[in-house]
Amino acid sequence: MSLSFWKPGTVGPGSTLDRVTENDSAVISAPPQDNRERLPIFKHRQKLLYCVENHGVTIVVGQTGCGKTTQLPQFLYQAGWADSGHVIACTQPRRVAATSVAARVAAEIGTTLGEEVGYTIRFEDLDEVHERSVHTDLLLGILKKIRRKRPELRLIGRMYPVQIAYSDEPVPNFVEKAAQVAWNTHLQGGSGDILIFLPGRDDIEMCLEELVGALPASAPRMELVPLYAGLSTDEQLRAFSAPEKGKRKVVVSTNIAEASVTIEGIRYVIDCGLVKIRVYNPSTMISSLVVVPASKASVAQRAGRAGRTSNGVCYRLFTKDTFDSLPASTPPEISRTDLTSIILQLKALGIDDLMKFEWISSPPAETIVKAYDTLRTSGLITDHNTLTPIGSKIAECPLEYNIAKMLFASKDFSCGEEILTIAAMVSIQDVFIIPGGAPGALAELERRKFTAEEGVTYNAFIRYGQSLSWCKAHALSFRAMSRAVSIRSQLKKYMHRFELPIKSCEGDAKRLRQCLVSGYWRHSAKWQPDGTYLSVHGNKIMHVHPTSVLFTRKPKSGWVLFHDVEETKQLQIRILTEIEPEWLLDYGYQYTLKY
DNA sequence: CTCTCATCA
Repeated sequence: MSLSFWKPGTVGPGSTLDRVTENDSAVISAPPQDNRERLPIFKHRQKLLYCVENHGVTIVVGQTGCGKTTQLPQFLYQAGWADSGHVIACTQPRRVAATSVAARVAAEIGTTLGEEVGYTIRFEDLDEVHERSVHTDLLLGILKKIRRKRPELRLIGRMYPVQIAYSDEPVPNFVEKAAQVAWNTHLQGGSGDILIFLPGRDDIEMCLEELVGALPASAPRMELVPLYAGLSTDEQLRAFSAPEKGKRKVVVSTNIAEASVTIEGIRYVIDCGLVKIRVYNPSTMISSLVVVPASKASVAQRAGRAGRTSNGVCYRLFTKDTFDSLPASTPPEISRTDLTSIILQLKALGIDDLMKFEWISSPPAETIVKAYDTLRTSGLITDHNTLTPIGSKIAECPLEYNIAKMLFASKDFSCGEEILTIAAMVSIQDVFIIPGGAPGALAELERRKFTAEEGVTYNAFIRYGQSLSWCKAHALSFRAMSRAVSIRSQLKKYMHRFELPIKSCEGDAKRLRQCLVSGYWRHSAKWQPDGTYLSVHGNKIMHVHPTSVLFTRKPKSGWVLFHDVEETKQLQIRILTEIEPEWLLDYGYQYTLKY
């Protein structure tokens, strides 16, 4: 998250900019005398901003373009909130937003960017804090430490009415039912496109098949479009372009269409009422992807997608009783994730007693205990839970702790060059684009060419001039690869800062793999004759993810390291490297403690 | 035989 701010000062005391919610709604804590209902505080371009007092926090609401972000800070500035050394701060979720907002406000008040108005990026944010990310929770927790307030989320925006229709009975087969409802809606005529919400890619493809099967040649035509994050940019854009004349667009989507993007022209929403989320189990230290009932907030948001341009209809494929039983909101990410790196960062900020830290929602105690254990066995904190020297260094590195440790260990193995590349490559996700259908098999072959050795894909991308067409030809994501290049150059700066040599192992893969053991010794597994692996920690049966080169091959030594594990239908391990088992003793637990 | 969705340094 990023921050734009007005010098000098902060908002406060007695008037702290506390929180901004989803889609641009600002939340500001203000002096108690503002304790009035819906007090219009400002008018900009014919649109009003309102203040709503709630639990001692003033929430500023208003529709898109009303000036919450650009006008309100100026208003507060004029009202003297930035007097006597205080700053008015405004957070943005992306750096482009932070820089452009700061530039615009600077221009509006007629000053040079960097004087009264400036911006900063990283870790000190406040205005647009999007719904319940880990950083939102941390930020709010830190704010709470300063001011004992409890904000509550409010959302207001321009909407057309959406009629909600519930199913009379529970729907056992939601994919089939979604296709049916879409088809019936389509046949009823009338204008407007259809948006279907399903939990995952599999469901989406099945639903599309159902619809294709239902299409008689003579029927009014539909344009069927899938939408999920795994698609390439071009494929995703199809969902946003207007359908061919005389056709109705049917977008079948994951949660990607729920909040982050808006599709114009949608008049009908079909909601299965389910969502796929990641859940972390601290006792096994494994994350799972599970389908769970969506929250009330979530299904409301989905329904709202039908009312962006005109009156709409939302068909819910669940009963009213089911709706009533839904949780108000999805459990926040902070309660569903591994906290090892987060706790390391908090320690570096001087926040030591995590059991007493005022979380907005407390993560499970076991997750915290487990994170401490991991930090201890990694040599990042002492037995008294204080940072070790290496711990404080690694806390500064924007990396998973095991990868960061590997960067430090690369000194011993003279392979800094290669480790940098590996660190960058494993830090990105969705490197490979997996198209469905016939081109899929070809793409599969193409990308296996590039995963044979660590860093091969990366080096080839550089060699071919970081070209978009090269990526397309090899089923690689240009976005992801470009990000890897930028991450690598960032990490290189950290290597310099910590005076770590950037040497190449000159093709000595053995040394490189030994270095990998120093970071990843926890993630080792032994090959079994049926092609699965047995994890050393936890003795669990694990399946190789089909994108791995070792998917069908047995490693000669019978032992591997894996980058990560995730439970879907079964435990899947990804990004594998063959190792010799004795290295686990030589370069594992004891070895890394010496740092 | 596979992937909910976002971020950042």
